[in-house]
Amino acid sequence: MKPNDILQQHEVKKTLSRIALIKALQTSEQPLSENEIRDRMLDQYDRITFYRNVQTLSESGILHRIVIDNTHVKYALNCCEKEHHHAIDHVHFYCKECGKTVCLDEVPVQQYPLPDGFKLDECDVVIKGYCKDCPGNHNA
Amino acid sequence: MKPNDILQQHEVKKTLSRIALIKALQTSEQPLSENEIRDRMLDQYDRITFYRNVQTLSESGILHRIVIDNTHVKYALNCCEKEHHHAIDHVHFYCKECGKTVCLDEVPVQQYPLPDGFKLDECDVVIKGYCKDCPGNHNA
DNA sequence: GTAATTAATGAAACAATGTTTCAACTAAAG
DNA sequence: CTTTAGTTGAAACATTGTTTCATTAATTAC
Repeated sequence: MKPNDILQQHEVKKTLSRIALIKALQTSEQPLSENEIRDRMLDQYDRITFYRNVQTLSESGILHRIVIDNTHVKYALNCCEKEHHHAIDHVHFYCKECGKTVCLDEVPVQQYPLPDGFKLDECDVVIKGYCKDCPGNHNA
Repeated sequence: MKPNDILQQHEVKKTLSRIALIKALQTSEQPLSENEIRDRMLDQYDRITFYRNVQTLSESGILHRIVIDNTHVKYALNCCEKEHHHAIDHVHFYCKECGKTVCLDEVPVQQYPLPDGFKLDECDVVIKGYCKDCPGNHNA
């Protein structure tokens, strides 16, 4: 799907930086870090605009943030019209060696029981380990 | 259990700042943020030492870090001799209104299936919502 | 297509969280 | 009580993210 159409469909302004951001994410199968996005946006990249667009576009359901831990955050387009504003709907895998992050779309999140009176809003599941290409796989 | 004994049992040096850190965490039923710990440590608190002790004491299995998101991190003593170096073994609940964090020790974490060749190391589950004391509970 | 309106941009400055280096110090062991 | 090895705290830095404000670009009306 073209960046232009995505933006129009979600009723946010079509600006050059947003189109460049979406294009950058479309060049990858996997979620990308800010640095990886910056490298793909070249001179279209501005840090402040990036953060603002991440906020706007995630609120409108175009992309979502994946918090691996307090120092690693990834960004990914919402696949296939599923409008997950946060990373509610699927499990994420993070390779501790190469940093590759995978959305495990097909894996449903368990319904965890909460104490009485508590209300669920979202549930983030991050699995950390080693992907099949990484040697860390053989060490432990 | 006394801070001194905890440190001895895990074979790390008994220093004033470590004892103060453990004492601070023992004053609370729930995991605490750095600021909450600082307030409890008073003049025994030093930022750099704090971060170093968090690292040392979590490696030795005395406490663990709970990453709520990229801007909210909590710290908690490992309860009952369970030596979870990371927050592997239990689910955490975070109240989006008051920030209260609860370790749901009794809740087992589902074994999520991974793609072929991928290896699990840890699985972090953070449930966000509203605790029973918070009005956000009634808004949504 | 042009003017008016509204929202987005980018610069500067800031805030929070965490790390590194290095000299001074303290805990544990002999 | 002395030695040794690990710990501390100061200074400086790195990363991620936010706020304000003037400028600029995108949409709407004409």
